[in-house]
Amino acid sequence: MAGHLPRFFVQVYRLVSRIPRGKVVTYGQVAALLNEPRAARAVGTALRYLPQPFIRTVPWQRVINVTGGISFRGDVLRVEEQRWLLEDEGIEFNRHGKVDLKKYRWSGPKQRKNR
DNA sequence: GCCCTGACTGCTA
DNA sequence: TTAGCAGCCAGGG
Repeated sequence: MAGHLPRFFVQVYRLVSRIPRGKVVTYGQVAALLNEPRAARAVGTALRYLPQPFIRTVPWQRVINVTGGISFRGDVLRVEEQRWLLEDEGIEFNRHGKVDLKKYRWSGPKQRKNR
């Protein structure tokens, strides 16, 4: 898969790939699941550098910030695209453009077969 | 190897 | 309840 991507990036992509359709997780949650609770920003970095070919296998749109909002900075088009993709999966946004994490948050892999 | 930037967070005021 | 701000981790120049 990933040719020479940093290990952390690969771990992020692998975990995000497991997020089920219709569910979301936060950057901090992804980091915590990778045993790096302080690496939320690094998770954002990893997704930002998501290789084109991976866009089809890694549901990057299911990763949002801890406030339930979409985090692109200065890229309104991407924000709209992410929202569209999530709504297409059945996820609802409130009038403030936020997702109800209590309702859509994924608990994480319950069984880790391959780490 | 140093410094800046960023798809983040939690704590203060 | 909202607005700031200082840590944190990894890349890029």
